[in-house]
Amino acid sequence: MLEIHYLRENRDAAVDSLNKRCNPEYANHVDAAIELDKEKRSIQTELDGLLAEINKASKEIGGFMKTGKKDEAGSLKNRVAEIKIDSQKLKERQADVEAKLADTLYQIPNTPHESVPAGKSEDDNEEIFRSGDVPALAENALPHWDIASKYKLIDFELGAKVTGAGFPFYTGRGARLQRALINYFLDSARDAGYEEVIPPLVVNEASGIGTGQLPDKEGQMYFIESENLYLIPTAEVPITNIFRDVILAESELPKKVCGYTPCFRREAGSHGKEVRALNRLHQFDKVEVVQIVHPDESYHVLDSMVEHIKGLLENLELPYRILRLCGGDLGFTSALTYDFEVYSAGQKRWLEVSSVSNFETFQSNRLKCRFRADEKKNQLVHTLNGSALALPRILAAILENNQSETGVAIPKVLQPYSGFNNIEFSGKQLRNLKFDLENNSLDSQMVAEFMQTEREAVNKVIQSIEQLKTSKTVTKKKAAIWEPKIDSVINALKAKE
RNA sequence: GGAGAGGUGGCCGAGUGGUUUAAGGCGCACGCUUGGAAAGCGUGUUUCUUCGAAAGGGGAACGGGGGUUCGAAUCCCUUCCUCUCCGCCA
Repeated sequence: MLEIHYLRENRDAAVDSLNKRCNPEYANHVDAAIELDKEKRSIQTELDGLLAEINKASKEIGGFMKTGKKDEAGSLKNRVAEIKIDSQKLKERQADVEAKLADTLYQIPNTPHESVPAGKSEDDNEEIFRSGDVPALAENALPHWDIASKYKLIDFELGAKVTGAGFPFYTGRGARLQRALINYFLDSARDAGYEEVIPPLVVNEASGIGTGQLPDKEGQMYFIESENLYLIPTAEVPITNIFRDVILAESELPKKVCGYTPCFRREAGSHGKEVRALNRLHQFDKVEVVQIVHPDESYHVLDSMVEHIKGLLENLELPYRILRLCGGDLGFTSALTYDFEVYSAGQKRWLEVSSVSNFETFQSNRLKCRFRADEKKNQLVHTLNGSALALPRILAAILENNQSETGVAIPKVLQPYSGFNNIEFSGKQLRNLKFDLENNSLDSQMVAEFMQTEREAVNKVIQSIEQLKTSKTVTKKKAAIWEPKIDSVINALKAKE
């Protein structure tokens, strides 16, 4: 919520800035708010005068009662009763005007920063940085959902059975890779000076209002009716609300907090190819970073958050670009947002993996988060946050960009966390394959994978065997048992062909 | 889920209708004192809002909301939260 005194004193600048969002309604709301504020203050001045009279008279009555002057007290009571009628009327008008003012202010989004380009849609966003080369993949490169199914990393059908569409199971190495990403992101955030928290995954209404999800955007969140609580759409909500109704000492700034949480989003009405598989989910994992800072510092801090996220993506060796969102695409609460997109080579498209924003005082005004400035009035802090990072699309890009004949290469920086360097057909999958062959119930898709060409199939299996032999997690004894079985798979495959 | 006790300035804590302009203590800040410190003494120490150039006035807030009253921290209703005991339970 914008501060009314800011609008009062900077009406034209605010309107100019809001116009970059390409919605003429906002200017009208600003003028309406200024009018309502004027009315509200004049009512208050009048009301305060009446209340002062009542207070004064009540004290006099108290004095009369003590000294037993009942008549004087009685006539004064009558006078107070008259004033009270007027003051009641004013109170009602005041409540009415205040509600209208609040309503109007809730409808005005944040004023875009001077660097934000005017624009209507994402087409007007400004690319400000690009890094990394798009990998040259083979003709038959797969999208991530096929890779995930090939190596049994994610089970979308199982999630749909147990819960519903958009709630996948991550399985085996898929689950371990998720955990690796979470740990890598959290360690990086800690290195950057953030304090780690594990927040609640449900929040109350006041918290939803504090960060701006409520009152307008409740359609985004899952709501637990019996408890009156909302599932968080992002860790931003519980983490930023730590500072709701808090007055910090200036020396406590900046506050830097990070947290990993699952995020829950209803995404009502979005279906189709664009949002298939990992591209959009109802539940996904994210590490979020939040900063509460001195107003003079917030844009430097925004830059430092951008650098932090650039570092993550560079270490993951993913091609990415940074967009400065135009007015029309900018979130309601944000003054300046940079979106990070990675290139996902299997789908040949850019996927948003992070959004870093400076909210200036828009959130802190609702949160009532202030700091004690020396010799001055308490001032609202600036709040910022960013995804560092959202996992599903990162996983999609890793799977798609790093795929090859022999599997999916895990980025070096993740290997200490994942415990494996490459995702390929596992010994278990090969054993299952043998079992299926013997029972003549071989999965046809799997055969197709193996049998694309004889050479490819044999090479793939031989490489897998070599990998198994050298793999730290497989003992020699186990390898000795598997080897003849795998040989029989190769033979069976050849025979089948 | 059942029974009970509570929610008061940064903290502890007094306060059952009218000098509450929220006692007292702790903490903190400044001053006096001191060679320096401690102790002692003194002064100050919530937030929001409104009028005002300022000095300085006014109004509101004792978990939240509503009510009774000329007047509410205090009485009534409602709601949220905390604690204790019992039950259940990872």
